[in-house]
Amino acid sequence: MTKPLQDRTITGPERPASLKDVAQLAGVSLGTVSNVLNRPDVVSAKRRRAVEAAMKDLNYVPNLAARQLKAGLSTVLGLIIVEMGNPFYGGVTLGATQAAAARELGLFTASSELDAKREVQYLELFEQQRVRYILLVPCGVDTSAARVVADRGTPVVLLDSLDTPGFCSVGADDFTGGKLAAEHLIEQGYERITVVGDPAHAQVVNRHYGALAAIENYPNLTSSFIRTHGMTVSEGRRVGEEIAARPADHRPDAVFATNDMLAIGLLQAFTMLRTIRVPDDIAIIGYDDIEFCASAVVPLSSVAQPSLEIGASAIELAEAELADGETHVHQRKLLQPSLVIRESTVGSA
Amino acid sequence: MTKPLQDRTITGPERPASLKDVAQLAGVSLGTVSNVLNRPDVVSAKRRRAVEAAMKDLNYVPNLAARQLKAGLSTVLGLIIVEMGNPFYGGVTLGATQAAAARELGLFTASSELDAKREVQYLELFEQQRVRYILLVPCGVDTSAARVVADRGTPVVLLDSLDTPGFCSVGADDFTGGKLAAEHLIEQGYERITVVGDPAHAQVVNRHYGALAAIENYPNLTSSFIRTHGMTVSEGRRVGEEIAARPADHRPDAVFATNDMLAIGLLQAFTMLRTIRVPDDIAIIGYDDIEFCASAVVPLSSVAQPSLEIGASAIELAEAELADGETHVHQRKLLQPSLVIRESTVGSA
DNA sequence: GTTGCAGATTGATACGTTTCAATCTATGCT
DNA sequence: AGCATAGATTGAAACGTATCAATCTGCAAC
Repeated sequence: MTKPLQDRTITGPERPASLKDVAQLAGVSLGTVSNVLNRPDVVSAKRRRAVEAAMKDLNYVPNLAARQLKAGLSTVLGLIIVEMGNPFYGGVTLGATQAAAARELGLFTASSELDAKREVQYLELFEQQRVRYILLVPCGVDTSAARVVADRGTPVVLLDSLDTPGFCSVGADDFTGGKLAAEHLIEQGYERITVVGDPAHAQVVNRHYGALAAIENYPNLTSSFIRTHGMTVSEGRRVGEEIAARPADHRPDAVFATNDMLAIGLLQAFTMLRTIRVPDDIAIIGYDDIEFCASAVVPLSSVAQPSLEIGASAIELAEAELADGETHVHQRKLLQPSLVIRESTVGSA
Repeated sequence: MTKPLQDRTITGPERPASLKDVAQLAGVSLGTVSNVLNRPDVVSAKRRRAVEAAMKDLNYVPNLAARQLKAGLSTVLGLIIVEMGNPFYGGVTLGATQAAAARELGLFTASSELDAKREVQYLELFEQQRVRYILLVPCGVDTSAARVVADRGTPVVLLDSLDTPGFCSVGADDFTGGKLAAEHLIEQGYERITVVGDPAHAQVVNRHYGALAAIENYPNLTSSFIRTHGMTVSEGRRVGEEIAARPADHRPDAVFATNDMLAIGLLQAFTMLRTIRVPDDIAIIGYDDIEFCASAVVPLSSVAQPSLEIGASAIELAEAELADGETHVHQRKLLQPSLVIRESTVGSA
């Protein structure tokens, strides 16, 4: 005969303690232990203490997979962004994180890194995990994969995207943002405004239109548009050099750069060349309010995206969709950007 | 008598199809359907086709929660970083993502946003999800919460942290990074090197020591250290102005800024004041190689962190720990930074 | 026309929960 | 003392999956 089993105290692969183990140690039934967790009021104080002690003894950690399997609906949600490391999406994520925390939901983030294939992979992974819903910053205009997932029953909300039929979505109001920027310049007394950007981006176009809408209210103003190829610092610098090369009376007195990279490039060009002072000769305002704006050589005014609100609103929309069930009608939420005024647009006068 | 139930075709809350549903539709047993998924070779071609058709018909999506409950071990892992929106952690995440994808594992990311409380919350959430293991960029030196989780059985690997007993960890070799930076300056012929940084950061200290190690091999060189309060652009600018205010023969001919923010501030100061040309009068090298380095007024040389490798190595370490089981001994992996040379350190001569 | 056998298929069980009807216990009332 | 009742506790079933021993099928060999 071999040694009896219980002699070889198997510490083995250390299976984590389950409710059953706790019940056994505390000398109560499984149902009671579950009640301690979910409806503590129905169980007598004496047993509750015993159960809690046993949990502590065994290092009990609830198994969310099992809980969710039973419940059918998970308490975690998935967020897919296009670029980890981009401060704007950092803000979106933070907003979503806070909103999720307020509802006692967990938030898992994944990044597609602008790769549509990866986006699909994560959509499917989240779907298989049976997350509560998915918040998606799509990396292109093709939302067909999201469509499939949504049709199978996992709500999908689009973030920082166009108004897309068949989805709830939340975006930032670029038109108003552009208008805000231009109105601020006008208020400061600038009269010859140039808008700079790459019209390949839909956002740039909207910001430009917004600016035009503000400008055309004042007949004495003039405006123009300079087209860039991309939205980078070096493009901004190129445009800045081009402006500086003009005779002084052909220069604008204010530039609205449709993102901060361009604005920084412009500022670099003007600063280096020394012929143009900001904001006295030319004012600059950017868009996005990235961290660098504040610490630029001349602190840059900018239009701040409501990134936190985007994340938070998306969760609201998704929860609403979940609650509505079949009767749900998709909603579009457009959030308002805000002006951040710094030295680059405020004349020293 | 009320209407028979089956008349009111309940499309209802749309419970997702399960293996059982598929089995029923395909007219086979549950086990066979499972086999189609996991050991397709043992099931006859005819039935396999039938099952696959049924899956398609029912929009079957495997339930990872159930799968993992059964298996005990999950195929997803958790990554906790300290700051979403910081490009360095973006790189770490990307490296981890790729390594995970190569192993067919899913990766969920969460950000503590430098809040220790949130860090603990995510540790617990991941633990309850029974993730395969957790990769943690700790936001402080206190690793006790991670200790608890690890002791309960979920492997935890520390990233971008000090060598911490009781954990596998992976860090970047700041000493060597500092040495690389200094050696490069020396090679370029600079002879009076100043290191700038806030010694409150352990990394800064190591980078400084590394630089000193290189410098002290050359008796003709002189070096000094300027202490900052924080590692921001404005601190860099302050130091730059201070240096520029000195008489020319009391200035260094090269500055090693222990991060890129400081380097950018220095460059801004020198550029604005116009009295000092970079790199002809003073060279500047930074650390981290953030995106801005390349598009600075004078493109900045920098020491690039091996961020992708950090993420990838962490996964290797964690998988090894998982495979080793009880016999595991913790490992420390130190990754090498690399030099990125741009104009700010290369004299036009 | 048996028998044997390999391959295909099935059915039962377990994973860790939650829920709920059913049972048990103690208390207060007549 | 007997009984009703509220409260506490239990046990069984179910969620969707994977595994595995047991059964079934068809076919080749005798």
